[in-house]
Amino acid sequence: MKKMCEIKSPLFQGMSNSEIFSVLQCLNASKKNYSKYSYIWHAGDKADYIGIVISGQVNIIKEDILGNRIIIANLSQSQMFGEAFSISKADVYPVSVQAATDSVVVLLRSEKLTSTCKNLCEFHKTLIDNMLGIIAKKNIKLNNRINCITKKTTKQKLLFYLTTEMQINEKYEVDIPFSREELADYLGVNRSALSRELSSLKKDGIITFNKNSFKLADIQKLKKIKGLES
Amino acid sequence: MKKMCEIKSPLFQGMSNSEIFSVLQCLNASKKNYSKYSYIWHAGDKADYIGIVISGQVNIIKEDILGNRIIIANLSQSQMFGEAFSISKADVYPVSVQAATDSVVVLLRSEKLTSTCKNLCEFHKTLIDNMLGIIAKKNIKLNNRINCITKKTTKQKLLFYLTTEMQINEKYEVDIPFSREELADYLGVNRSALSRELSSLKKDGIITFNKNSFKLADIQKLKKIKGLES
DNA sequence: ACAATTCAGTTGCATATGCAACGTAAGGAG
DNA sequence: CTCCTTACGTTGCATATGCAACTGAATTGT
Repeated sequence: MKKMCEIKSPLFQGMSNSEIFSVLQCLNASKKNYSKYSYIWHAGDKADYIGIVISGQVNIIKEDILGNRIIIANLSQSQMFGEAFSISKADVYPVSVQAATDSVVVLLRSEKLTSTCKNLCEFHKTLIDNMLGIIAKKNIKLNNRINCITKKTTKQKLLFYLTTEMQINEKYEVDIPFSREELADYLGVNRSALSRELSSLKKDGIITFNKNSFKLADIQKLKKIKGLES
Repeated sequence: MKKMCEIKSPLFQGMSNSEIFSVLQCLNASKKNYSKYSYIWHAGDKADYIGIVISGQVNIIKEDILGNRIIIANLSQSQMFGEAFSISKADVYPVSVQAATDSVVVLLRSEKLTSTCKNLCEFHKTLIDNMLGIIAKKNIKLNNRINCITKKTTKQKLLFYLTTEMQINEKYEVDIPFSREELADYLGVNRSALSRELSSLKKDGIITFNKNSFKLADIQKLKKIKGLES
């Protein structure tokens, strides 16, 4: 249990190790080992837990109407899963979670999160506050991604993504946290098609890039590209 | 103020009108009228408020790097806006909110939501609980949409959407809450292209539909369609 | 240093899809 | 009833893009 205080998670932001220790007890936290391919939970199980990946990787898996397994997401260290279902009081999980590699996971009982704890634990409020912040931030991220993906062409998706990030940066530059393949996945396009558009934009003098650093080279030229407006 | 208790919002679920009244006071709620085209707030304003649409419609508007106005969303009665930003403690709103029609909006001070109120208001906890639930549900919805949109072809997007809804229904049928145009928007495809695929699926005997009621006609045939698995 | 592996750009090809224009049916207003 | 509008399906066309296969560069392991 002591060791669990070293959990890296924004859920425990603003808490000391001893505070985390006390909160973990309130939440009936349990640290568990899962071997590759074993299940943390199955779709249809009662949605009581929130998971945090300590090490390894886990897959969120949906089983479709035909029984095909669809990997919806792949999570790694310090990422949280299941919280949207257990917090929104879905009675059962609609998805399964499976260890993609040998993994260590901490499970928290979600009912304890929203109910005031008997120990009058001081940090419970911080916890709920953190949870609210995490889910709200995730919300913003999902919205941002949807706004990119729903642009019509690959070029528009790409430019919308890059320029939005630049706006956040308040510079005509941005370093992206993605490899080309990851960026393609994020934007929902084919990797080579993305490469094609990147090259085209560079050739046309609209952007420059080196590795993961991108710069807007010519705003006038950017203006001539249709479809960024809506 | 009395009238405000009639606000329809899941935020106040499980509260009586008088409880809502007391909570609204805690949150410094104010009901405001906005004429068409006037702004509820501008991008860059301090992110202090959560809005709820009482009547009319409001647009969430992003100004891109070139100064183009992009309508990100259009909200109508009982929908909430701004909560993701103010709750995640973004210091300023990254988007503007403008009245699309003459509108009535209630604004709540978000800091009051997370801080315990001086009046030791009994319902504050319910409020936070509701807010957690709302944001978590929104999260699930956004994820579901992303899972549809990121399928490669229009047919795959459509079938993924329909069959997932059918799974939720636990029937091989579903009534969708969208017109064809709205469904196309939801899936991020062109309306006529969507119509084309619908007709093709009907012709091939895979689905049947009448207005907004869809049925899965032949599971065996469905299995032959590639790309649903991942 | 060398081989092996990963990552990113390039290109030809087939095709899915956006777009525009049109047809039809249903519903509402006068 | 007729006119008008809205919603949806249809189709031809141009083109954007997924896909596969290949290349060179960069990185890693031995």
